[in-house]
Amino acid sequence: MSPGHSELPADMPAPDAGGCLATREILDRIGDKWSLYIVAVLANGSRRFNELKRGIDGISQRMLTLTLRGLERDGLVTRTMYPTIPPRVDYELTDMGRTLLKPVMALVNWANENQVAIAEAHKRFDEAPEPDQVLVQGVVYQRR
Amino acid sequence: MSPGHSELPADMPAPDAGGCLATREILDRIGDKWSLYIVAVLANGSRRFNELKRGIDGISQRMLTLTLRGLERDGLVTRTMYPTIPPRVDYELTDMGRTLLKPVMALVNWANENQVAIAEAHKRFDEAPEPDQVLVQGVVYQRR
DNA sequence: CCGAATCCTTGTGGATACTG
DNA sequence: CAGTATCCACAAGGATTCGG
Repeated sequence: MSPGHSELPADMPAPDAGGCLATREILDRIGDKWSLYIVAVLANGSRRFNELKRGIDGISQRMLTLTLRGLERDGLVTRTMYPTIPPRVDYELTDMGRTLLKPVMALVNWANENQVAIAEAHKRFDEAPEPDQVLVQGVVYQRR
Repeated sequence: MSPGHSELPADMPAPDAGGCLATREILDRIGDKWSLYIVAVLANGSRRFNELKRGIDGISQRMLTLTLRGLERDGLVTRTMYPTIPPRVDYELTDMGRTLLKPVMALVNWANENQVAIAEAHKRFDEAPEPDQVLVQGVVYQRR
């Protein structure tokens, strides 16, 4: 059908290979519960701590702090602190943080485009405990 | 439907919005520990269970089974069972599964391109516990 | 060969209370 | 306002054993 050419998927040979570790790290970050929401909000410009908190429904103070620290550590977000009273801290995407937006949005768009297909696949899978049948050299076998 | 221009980060307003749920699902899948390795191996063509197990370093039988079930349920992978003796089961990417490769590879490439920058950011962050100083309207404040 | 079932350890994240 | 600190619940995942 389709193997032949297309893009080489020869990346990620094993969990301990070269660029694989970096991939795992960024995947863990974008795969975690809050990072992408934060990045999405910050994509619109710099925000204060409580602006983020209000803008991201359901996030706790703790997780907002932790996730922001992680993003800052990765160099995706800058933290600017103003020791005024009351204190004020601004968070902003770095240039690198902004470049992450493109590949991430490609994935988000994929998810949107395929969400019906996925939902249908779920339905099919969940409603088919029985019809697990199989075809071997032209002969149909039924599972027992 | 989907936003025409991909640069707009106006997606993902809140964890409970429309296409957001689908996004979260697929993100959880690609963010989990093994799915992408499996997809990467299957990108080269159909594989048997133990071929996958041998090809993915460190995966347990349990997690291979569970992750394959998840991918199958999402409609990303097909499972073909041959009730021979010994039994044989082949796994293969679906067409939808193959379309996922492109956006995922974009992300993998981003990770590879930025891995040094991220490592440097880590170094900077981890080695700077003290110099926490701040600039307010042209004036530098030192933390105490 | 392919997997289900069980046990157990660990990490992630929520709730709450407290500080400067 | 912008965090820490603590406690706790739950789910992910590893190891092992059993079964068709």
